[in-house]
Amino acid sequence: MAQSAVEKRPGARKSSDERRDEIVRATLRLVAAKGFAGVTLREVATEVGVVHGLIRHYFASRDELVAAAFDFAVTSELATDQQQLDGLDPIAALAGWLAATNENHYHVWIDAWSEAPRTPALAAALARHHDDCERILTRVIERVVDAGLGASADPAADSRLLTAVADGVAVQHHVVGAIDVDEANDMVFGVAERQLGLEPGILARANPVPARGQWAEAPAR
Amino acid sequence: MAQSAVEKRPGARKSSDERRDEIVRATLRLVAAKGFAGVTLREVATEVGVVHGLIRHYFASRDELVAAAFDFAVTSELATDQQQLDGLDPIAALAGWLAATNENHYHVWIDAWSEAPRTPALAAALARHHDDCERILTRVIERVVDAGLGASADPAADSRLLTAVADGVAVQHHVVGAIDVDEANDMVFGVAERQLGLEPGILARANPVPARGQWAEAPAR
DNA sequence: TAGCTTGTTATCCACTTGGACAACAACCGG
DNA sequence: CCGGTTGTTGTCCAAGTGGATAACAAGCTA
Repeated sequence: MAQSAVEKRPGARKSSDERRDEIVRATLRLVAAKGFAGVTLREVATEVGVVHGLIRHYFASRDELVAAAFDFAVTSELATDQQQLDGLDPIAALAGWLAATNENHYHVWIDAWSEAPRTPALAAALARHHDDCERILTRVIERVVDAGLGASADPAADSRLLTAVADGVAVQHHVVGAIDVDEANDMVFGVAERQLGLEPGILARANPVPARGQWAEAPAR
Repeated sequence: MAQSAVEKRPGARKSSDERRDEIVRATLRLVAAKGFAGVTLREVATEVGVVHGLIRHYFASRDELVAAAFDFAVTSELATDQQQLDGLDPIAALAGWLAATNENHYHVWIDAWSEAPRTPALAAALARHHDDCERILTRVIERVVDAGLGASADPAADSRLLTAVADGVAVQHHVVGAIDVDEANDMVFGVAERQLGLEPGILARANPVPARGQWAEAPAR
């Protein structure tokens, strides 16, 4: 009669919020692996360990589920990131923000780019997130300038530029496999140092821990 | 009895090569609109104006069709580009290569990035294409250096860097909509000029015509 | 013109998908 | 302990998918 600590008896219930969160996280995991268009209600259900009808109980439609998953990714990313950066000196913050992130993280983003033109809700969320990221990076650049460590004629424009470089480098690293993680960081750091007039090599020496994408567990290996 | 110039009578046949090409181009058009995973044999058939069984007559499977479509995009892109660049002076060639391309072109590429991790054949084609692009741009950079107009310690590395910048900027322009086409070009040209020690503004003044993506018709508007 | 090749059509099939729904069972307030 | 709320299941459905196949018809060659 002794049942295992992890109860499996039929009918065992979880609180609404708990289950919702579980479903969203599972969805996001599958999105990273199969893309927004590739996730299936049944796959999500299997991943969570429930019947696919239950997903419908929490989300009125597949679209709503996917939107919730992306929203979760965006929100939780910015929440942790902002907090993390505030505790660092400007150079470490800049290096952390620009450092290459893990694979799952970027797979979700690249998939979002690919899906956005067909999914207005996703495009809107993406644009919002992009603005938030630009704001955060702009603030970091301003801190660097204020500390007298570098210069920027237009911090917001430099923020957009560095974001573009980081994204493009991430594609070459994660998707094409043309460069490894060290080269990726070198490229981004190099542009940032030249653009902001920083001492060459200062960003790499900051020995950065990636500040973005903490919600995505490291890839399976 | 007079039939229109464009024959529509049942059973009218096209040559094998002609039809194949027609199908591949239609597929590519749909890929730009719906992504690699989103194209359906029936949609392709409708776009071409035939029955979906006919697609199977030319391509053994959906995967084979999609692979052929991507292969066509890659091949025809490089064929026209290489030719076009050889006729230009180094600065114009560099500017043309880096200039923002049309939307359809980049949608296909972004979709390929998103699909590559799940589709080995696509990943391989993408990597090959990336190498070819790197080689072409490297050669252009070398021509710039040889002409005494700029400097590069490592033309191949600079080629990878500029490719990354162009890709990242394209995402911000086409997907996020955060910048317009002029800003996009300014950002890429600016990095290129600084990286290669060119006279500032020389690339924009080259009044470049985009050298890439000629296979994709301009977006519908 | 006869006959073969092959481009083309029209159906059929097994399967998966998102969604709907009724029955069940755990929890909670009375 | 009772009754309603709600998390959960199992099952059904229509629509759409990729693929298979047989019949048809256009064009070529003999």
